[in-house]
Amino acid sequence: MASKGEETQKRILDAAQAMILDHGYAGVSVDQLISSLGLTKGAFFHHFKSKRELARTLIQRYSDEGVQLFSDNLARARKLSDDPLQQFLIFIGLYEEIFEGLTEPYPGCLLASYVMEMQQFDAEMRDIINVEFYLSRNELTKLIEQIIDKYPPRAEVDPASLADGFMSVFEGAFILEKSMEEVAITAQQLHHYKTYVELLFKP
Amino acid sequence: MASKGEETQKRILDAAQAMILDHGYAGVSVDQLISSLGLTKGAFFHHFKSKRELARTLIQRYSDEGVQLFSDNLARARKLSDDPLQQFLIFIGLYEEIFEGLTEPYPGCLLASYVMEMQQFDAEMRDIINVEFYLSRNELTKLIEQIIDKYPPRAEVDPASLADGFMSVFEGAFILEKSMEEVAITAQQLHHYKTYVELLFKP
DNA sequence: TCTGTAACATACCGATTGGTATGTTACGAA
DNA sequence: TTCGTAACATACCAATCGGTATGTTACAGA
Repeated sequence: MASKGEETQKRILDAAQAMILDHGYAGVSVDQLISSLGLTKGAFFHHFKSKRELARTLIQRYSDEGVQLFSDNLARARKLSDDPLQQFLIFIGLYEEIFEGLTEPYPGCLLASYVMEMQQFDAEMRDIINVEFYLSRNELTKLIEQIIDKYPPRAEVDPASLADGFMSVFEGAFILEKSMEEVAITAQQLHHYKTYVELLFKP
Repeated sequence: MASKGEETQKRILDAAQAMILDHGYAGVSVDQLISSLGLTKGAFFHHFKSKRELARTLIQRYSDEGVQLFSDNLARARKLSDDPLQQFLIFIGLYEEIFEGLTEPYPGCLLASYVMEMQQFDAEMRDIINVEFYLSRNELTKLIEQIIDKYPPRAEVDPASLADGFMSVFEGAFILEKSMEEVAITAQQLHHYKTYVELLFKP
């Protein structure tokens, strides 16, 4: 069981994430954050030595979760089929399932939120932000190369940029979804990405 | 010729846009802005009655430019071919040309930047942000429907979401391009979008 | 039961924030 | 040449900012 301190720290992180996704990092003050939680400055600075450290802890947590989900879905897809093309399609489908299940617009990607204020942060945080992008590029590039070896593509295709397309689809769809306040956009764009892969490789 | 006042106002807008794309709107103070320009508070508040009005003027200008480019490119594409599919492919290609010509990462989309701090702004500004998204959806949906009528698609395709994909490609690629500091990503993702359309419809 | 420390609260700090009031100056129209 | 106004500069303001110093309290281990 989590101690009371750990629980409070999680409450702060959760509230901070929600507020940052609405107002941006610089747009959220420590005072606003703690008053929304009914806490005080003493409490906040007991758990985080600075607002920067909150930002760092928060993006680390978000990145870890994203990496974990990516790895889990890729492992699941690999177990569900031996064929690289099917693995990729299943992998995309697993994400599709998640976003089809949402009943309100995705609140936004914290990575993207930080990227929009990149100069507020140091090189270490920029590295954390890029972890998932590079992981996705590297893992999916390998998978796509396997697919190309087995299924001659119907059009000339660069594996790395097709891999980048995966994360790009999310980030782009999140922005439209949030701006236009529509639920389905991310699931739809993921579906298009899957259809594209099918058209490229399916015999 | 622009008057001295108009010139200064444009200098303020240009500097503000560059700084907001790096630090976010809330992350840029009026003091930082004017000192980077060698101006004073008096000068700034002579041209803009508040920081909010600067934000509004800036996003209006950015939106207008985007809408103009969209309309121009669509008109050019329509003049260059009578076939709806060719028009769409040329239209995408015109954007591709622009981003292939860039020598450094696109500094970011101001629309997306504002979306990340949406709660800082009022409903009027949210409408301005959405103008280009709705324009793109509406115009491209009509075009795609013409294409579907003429060329039976190789996979089931929803015209509106395929249209949304166009703006989504930009927003997603911009984020990756800025985060990973690579020049080519937007042009690459645009190329994939074009290939997808070709695979969907080309006989 | 004692005691140390984690988990907070209270009160304050200098710096920075957006904004205003009051100038000064340059310049174009009458 | 005068004169009004656009185009700035200077000096200031209350509010808010992130952060600190100094408490108080609850509780777990010895």
